Amino acid sequence: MGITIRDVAQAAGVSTATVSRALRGLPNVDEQTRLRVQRIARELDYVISPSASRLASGRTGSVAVITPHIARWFFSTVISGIESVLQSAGMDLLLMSVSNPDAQGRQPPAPRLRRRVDGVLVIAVPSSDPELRDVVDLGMPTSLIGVSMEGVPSVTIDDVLAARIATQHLVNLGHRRIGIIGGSAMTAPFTAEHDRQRGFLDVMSEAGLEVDPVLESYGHFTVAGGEQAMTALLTQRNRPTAVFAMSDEMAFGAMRALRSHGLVAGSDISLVGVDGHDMSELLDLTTVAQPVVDLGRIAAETLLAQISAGAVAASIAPCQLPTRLFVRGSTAALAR
Amino acid sequence: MGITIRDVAQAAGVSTATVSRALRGLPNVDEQTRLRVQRIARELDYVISPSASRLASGRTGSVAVITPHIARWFFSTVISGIESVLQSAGMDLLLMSVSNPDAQGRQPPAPRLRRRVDGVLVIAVPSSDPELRDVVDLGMPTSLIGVSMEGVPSVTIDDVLAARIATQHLVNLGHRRIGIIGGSAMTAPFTAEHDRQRGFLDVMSEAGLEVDPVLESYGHFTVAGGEQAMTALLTQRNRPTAVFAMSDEMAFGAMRALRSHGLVAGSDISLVGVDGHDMSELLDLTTVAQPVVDLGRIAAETLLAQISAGAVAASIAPCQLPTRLFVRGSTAALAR
DNA sequence: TTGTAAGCGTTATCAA
DNA sequence: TTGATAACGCTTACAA
Repeated sequence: MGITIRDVAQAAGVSTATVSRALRGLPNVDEQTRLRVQRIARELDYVISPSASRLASGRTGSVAVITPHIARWFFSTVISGIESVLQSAGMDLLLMSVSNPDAQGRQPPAPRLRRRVDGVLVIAVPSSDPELRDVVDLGMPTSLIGVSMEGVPSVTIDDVLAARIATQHLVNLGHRRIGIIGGSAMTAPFTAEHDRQRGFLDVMSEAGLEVDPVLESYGHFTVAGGEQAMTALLTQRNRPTAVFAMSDEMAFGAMRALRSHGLVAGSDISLVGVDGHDMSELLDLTTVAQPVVDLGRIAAETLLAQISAGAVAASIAPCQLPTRLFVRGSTAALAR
Repeated sequence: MGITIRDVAQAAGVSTATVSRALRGLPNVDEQTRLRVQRIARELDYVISPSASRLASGRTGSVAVITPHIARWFFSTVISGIESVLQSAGMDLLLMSVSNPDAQGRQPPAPRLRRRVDGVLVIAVPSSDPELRDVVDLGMPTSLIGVSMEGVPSVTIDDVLAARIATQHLVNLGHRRIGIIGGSAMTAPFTAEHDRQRGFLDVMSEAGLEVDPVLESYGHFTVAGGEQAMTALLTQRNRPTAVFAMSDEMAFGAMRALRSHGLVAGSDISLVGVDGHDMSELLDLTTVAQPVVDLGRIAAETLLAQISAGAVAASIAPCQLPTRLFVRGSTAALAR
């Protein structure tokens, strides 16, 4: 019921070995022969059986992408960058979400990877997550995106710097009473969250500014979390004049909180985010943007390099991409 | 370098056939034997080779998801619904984008599918697209999402109805001079775009309202397209009092256009969208929401049913999911 | 440059 | 209930 390599070989009057070589573009095949084989393969509408090829060669021709979220902007944008590279390379992309560990029918990622893919890309899984450890310990080519880990190639931005830029922007505008809203008070080290908190605190202390504990507000790394965190700040008797949101999505939520208090970002309270989310321009949010598509693209390229080198390259230096401040209407000089 | 089924068989003192049966949970295996085999497999850290299994069984255990976009909200949200179902079913999800036909390293989808997956899910590819035709003609289990096609199972909303609901809402608010902004003037039939346009025109004519040609504005199905289209409407001397945007993203763009003209959605011009985009609540946009995650989930379940039935089920009736109007601040009664 | 043939690790048929 | 064993369709030494 399916044309096999034998049918092609027979029709072309050569051996299956020659067909295999000819179709894969290996050297040591007469150009005439190759052309004939290619033509006949096309005529017969021959399609190679990936399973057979994989079994015989030991290569799977696939890469797994492991991500905690599929539908969130950052993650889907990274994935689109990855996909474009993998498609060009003729590699299959296996998408695996690792969302909540207690989800229905949920499987730990590591066992699902073995013998199934040639390499793994992991998007923003905290390096302290034991499941990430398990994946890395598989010993196959791996690249991390948005997190870094000793000995594993990674593509990130400098999150400390990104937060510094954002915070410094507020300081430069004359703000002194500056709040921060983030996902959680106790952040795991080597995560974007942790580093962004660090950058904020660094700039504040360098500027000789105190961080009022009541102006540190943490919820979830989501729109709703940002709204909640900002609401908490606004119910203080002594409100901040500016707020650093650790992500654009949190900033969006913060904007809503402002609005429901009759306030406007920019004129009443300055607000800056990090990410360069699609919607930040629309919402007129000042943000420190990261090159999200490139994050995915470069990680994929790094991974392909490891795969074709046939080695887990602990030698590949972590790659940090630049960020850029976009000043918009949500930040303004402190009225004095 | 890898434990095979033979190692397990040897250690358990049974044949490879028994191991295979025991591990796959087939009947006709003594419970004692099964337990012993399972234990030993675990002890040896045995992992089945998918390629070998696929080659021998003829099943790939994978499903391809074909999508024109990965990072856009609608598509990534559908994909997340699909993923949760496939993960529970233990199926691999192969992600393939079919973006612009002249992209770098771009491959047509159909050839990439053959012998590689057990079924295909296609998200919102116009039914007139020849590449979709090719995919369907592969004759493998297929489910369509967001589009319908004669003889192919599909999961959609009633786009005509969705547009009707949105438009009727504007009419009920007293608006009579109503504009529409969409992706293109000449829409392919059986697409969401086409049907939404239809629903709008139907309600308008039923309400005895004329659609002023200058109030039909088309650009791209994006934020930028919406902005552009709304800008065109605003430069008319006789502006509309309300506008139906064929998608929330276009409505977002429209909101920006309003803002840059010093206008506000709701108080100056009413604006309604379709989709129920994540950000619609944040932007206070009235919209007709569709259950996007369910679209993906149900399509995946339909597909799995086809696959296990071992047949291309032309018998599966197209499934239409309900929509729901969320009235927010972007629409208001016409001031008289 | 080409052919021969031995795997690759399962599954499935048929006997026992 | 279990075991032999022949596929499954390709890749890859090795030989010619």
